[in-house]
Amino acid sequence: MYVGYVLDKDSPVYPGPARPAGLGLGPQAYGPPPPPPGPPQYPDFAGYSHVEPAPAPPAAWSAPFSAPKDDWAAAYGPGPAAPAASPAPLAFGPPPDFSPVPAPPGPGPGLLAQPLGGPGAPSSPGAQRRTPYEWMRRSVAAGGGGGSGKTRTKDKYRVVYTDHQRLELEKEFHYSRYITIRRKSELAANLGLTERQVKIWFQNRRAKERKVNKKKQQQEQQPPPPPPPAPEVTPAPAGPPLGTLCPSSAGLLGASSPMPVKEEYLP
DNA sequence: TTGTGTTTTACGACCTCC
DNA sequence: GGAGGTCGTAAAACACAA
Repeated sequence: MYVGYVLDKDSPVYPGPARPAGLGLGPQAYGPPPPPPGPPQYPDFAGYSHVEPAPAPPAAWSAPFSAPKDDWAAAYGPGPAAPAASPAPLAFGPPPDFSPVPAPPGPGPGLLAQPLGGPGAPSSPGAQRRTPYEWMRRSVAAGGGGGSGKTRTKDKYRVVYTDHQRLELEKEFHYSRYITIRRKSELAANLGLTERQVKIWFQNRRAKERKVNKKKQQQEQQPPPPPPPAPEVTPAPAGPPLGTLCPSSAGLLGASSPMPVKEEYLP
């Protein structure tokens, strides 16, 4: 496994104050941001080019984190956490106002500045669907939200994470695809999830990314558009310009993915 | 309203590393 | 042996067309 052992273990996975020791999420996300000198603050929420694979840390990282195993009891019981729809008490505070729309490019925490489907807020007020940040619109109800889930054997198969939980997870993911043990603990505690849930979320998230990348690559490798035979061209009918129909045009490639993918993740 | 396709959680199998 | 990785898959949640 190329886990890379991104064990923070004080290793600069998050160089500099980008990750305040206290629970990085706070300042990082909403607080008056000491703009992380290192990684940009999600310039476009899609590119994590700044994320460098953490150098393999020293092998010896014994176990400062005798990370308690996920006690499902805590998670699925009336655990202490499970803030569900009201993450207010979280250390990093609820985003009282973060928005599903990306902030104008630029540094600063303005990325999300509006309640995403706050408790009870309709996930999508009939507005446009499938925004690039769709993952932030869902959940809402989440049946009590994260943390209070059930297993397959229980009455509920799965829970839907709250917008806030997803947001934080996404942010963490965009910092690094591989979460450290410490961050996992922090995140789990802050979001009212179990470490296991966080771990699985990251696994699924990576899988999703691979899937998307694969798709993208397939599209790019698709056989070039049919040769322009058209010995006799009929007058172009009124309609969308050809360019818009040709996904393989330079435009598409140029715009390529807003998510630069490290070659290690490319097939 | 319903049927269908996609996305999101969650798990198990298997593998690698320490 | 345990932890965490990928891969494949199940099933709920969701979006959307008919």
